[in-house]
Amino acid sequence: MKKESLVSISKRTGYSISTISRVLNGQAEKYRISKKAVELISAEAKRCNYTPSLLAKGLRTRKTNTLGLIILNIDNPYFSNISNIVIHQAKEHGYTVILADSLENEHDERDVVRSLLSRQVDGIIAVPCGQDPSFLEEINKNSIPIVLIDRYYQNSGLPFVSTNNYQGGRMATEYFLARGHYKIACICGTPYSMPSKERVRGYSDVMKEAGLESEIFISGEDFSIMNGYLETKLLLNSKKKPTAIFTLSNTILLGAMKAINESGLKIKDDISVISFDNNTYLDYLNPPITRISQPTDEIGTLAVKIMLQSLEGNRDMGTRILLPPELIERDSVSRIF
Amino acid sequence: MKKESLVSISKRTGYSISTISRVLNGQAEKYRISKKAVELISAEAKRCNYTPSLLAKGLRTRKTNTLGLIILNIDNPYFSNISNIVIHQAKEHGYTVILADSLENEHDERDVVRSLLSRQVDGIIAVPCGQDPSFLEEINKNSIPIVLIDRYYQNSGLPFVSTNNYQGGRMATEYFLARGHYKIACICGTPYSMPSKERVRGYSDVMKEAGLESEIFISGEDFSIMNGYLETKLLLNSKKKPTAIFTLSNTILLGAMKAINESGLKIKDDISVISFDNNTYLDYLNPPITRISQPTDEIGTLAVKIMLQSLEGNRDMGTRILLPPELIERDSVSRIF
DNA sequence: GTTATTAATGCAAACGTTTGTGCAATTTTA
DNA sequence: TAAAATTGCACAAACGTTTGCATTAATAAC
Repeated sequence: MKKESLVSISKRTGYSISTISRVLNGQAEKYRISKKAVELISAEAKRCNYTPSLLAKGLRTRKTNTLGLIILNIDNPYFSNISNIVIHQAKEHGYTVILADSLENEHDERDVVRSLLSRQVDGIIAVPCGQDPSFLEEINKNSIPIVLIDRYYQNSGLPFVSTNNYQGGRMATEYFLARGHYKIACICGTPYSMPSKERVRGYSDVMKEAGLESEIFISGEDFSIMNGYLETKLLLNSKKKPTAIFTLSNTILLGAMKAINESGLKIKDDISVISFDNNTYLDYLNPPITRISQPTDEIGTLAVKIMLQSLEGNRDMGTRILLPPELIERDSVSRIF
Repeated sequence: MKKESLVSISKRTGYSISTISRVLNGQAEKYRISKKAVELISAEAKRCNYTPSLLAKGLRTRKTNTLGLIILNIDNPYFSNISNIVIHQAKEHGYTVILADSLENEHDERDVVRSLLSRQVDGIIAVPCGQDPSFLEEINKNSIPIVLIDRYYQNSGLPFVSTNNYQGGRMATEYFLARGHYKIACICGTPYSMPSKERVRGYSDVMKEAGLESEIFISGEDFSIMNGYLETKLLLNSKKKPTAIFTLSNTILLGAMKAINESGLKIKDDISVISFDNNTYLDYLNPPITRISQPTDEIGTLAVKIMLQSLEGNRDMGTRILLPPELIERDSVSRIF
């Protein structure tokens, strides 16, 4: 089966390549192609199952209808979740997405960006991993639009949509306080990342406002399971053993649970826990975990929307959006009186 | 920043486009390009940060170094897990992958395949969703190589790599029997899919061999959480209430757990459970779930390997691989005496 | 019966590569 | 010193599209 092309259809129908192209792009009227021609060509295209070469099309029009999506790690349910949304939203609007992960490594991130540029993607939606936005900023300014999700930069013009992590940090902490906890530890993720910073800030502010400045305890280095595990080990064996732990991601939570289990302690009865991120299986844990849920659906959908606006010419709008999180109350926090 | 191209470099260095191309492709020796030229050109290419247009390259060479990966649903951890492997393995060998899901819908699957063909992917790795392999077979025969993973077809030449699901079905059932269970229900997924069929066959065979033909109980219609929930509801309220349930996927398990929780029953003490698929969080469920784990790493890696072999010319090898599953023993099965 | 108008289509360049072939200039051979 | 061989590079076609402009034939205008 030889690949069909405008040329092969042209030969078989007798019409010129340009006419075929115009008909197949719905430009028949504009160019006053006769009804007869339109019918003949359409029929033949359908018959031979013609699919245009998007390579050639992209080369000629400088538009590929493709978006790049860069996340930190596909295997993290939070990111696979958001990828899911982005991919479907993009498809909805006629775009295909190329998914890549940076493994939270700046060098890989650059490689990935370059690879996407080589492929002439029309735009990039990314969870950035570094501390320096300049590389992405330059791309955004000189090449193609970039929209950030989850992580973002404060002093950068790069548009983003993320969760109001500060508010999320506050909500969790206030929830603990309302139930009598005041020895609350916070296990954070990658410290310079905006989500971690903001969640921590929310936690700290609430503690301070409650006059518990001396009880503030923050540790952690990244969003890995291992980090959650190690930090919890330390916490449980320290003198200032907390009565509550605020884990800043679902991965940290899993690690923390492992450490808690190993200590023979029971979540809620012995130590209370609130986590960040939502996930079905959290309802099936023992006990079900109270958590701060991010609006991933809205984040993904908005990111695509913003991207499409950029692509339609409204460049550099510098949109910055923070969506409110939601507290999902389950059964991992005790009442202390 | 004007996009750089062979032309722009050509103009600036004074060398012809072909010379630039050959130098940048490492063909300098083969074409006896002078040292001086090689150095000049390489330097300039680096200086202006040249990245070749993969569109043009693909158009010219009919090779895009891109693979299509079609799965059923990105949001399912089993699939995101396997996607992860495939994406990284492909990258390892210089390939980019375009990820798409069919939402387990034959119509969408066709659309997705066509879209990938339009993009001139070099090959497709897919979890197929229909019962009729003919569409994919035709592609495999006439256009580009296809490698199936997870699901496959018995009477088809399409190569595949999957788990030995039959063996997995046997292992779970034998495990139950060895602990005194004989009223074992099996909640299956999409009935015509090979994984479900084979797991069920393993279950049935062991039951028959144990003389428990009359106790065989199979139900279920797909791999959804809802299916697991509804079927378990029915089971728990039927007269022939089982003492053990074999859920054929992680999703079915979650649904089953919900139903069990709602009945006020406790897994293990009141009803034993073994599931298919592995996942970190299963260790944190209450209780941790004994399960049949699929070797997703190996499946993904082999799928890419087979694909690469195909692409290197060894077409139509019709490789068919079933890898052994592994029983991960946790604490969701009681002993009955 | 010319000339202007319109309808229907074709030509050819361009997008950025790769690659077979050609062709001077230089060096080697005898 | 003429012929042969080698060195170093350029030309141009091709991949499959899109699109501004040109062209032809038919119809309308006068």
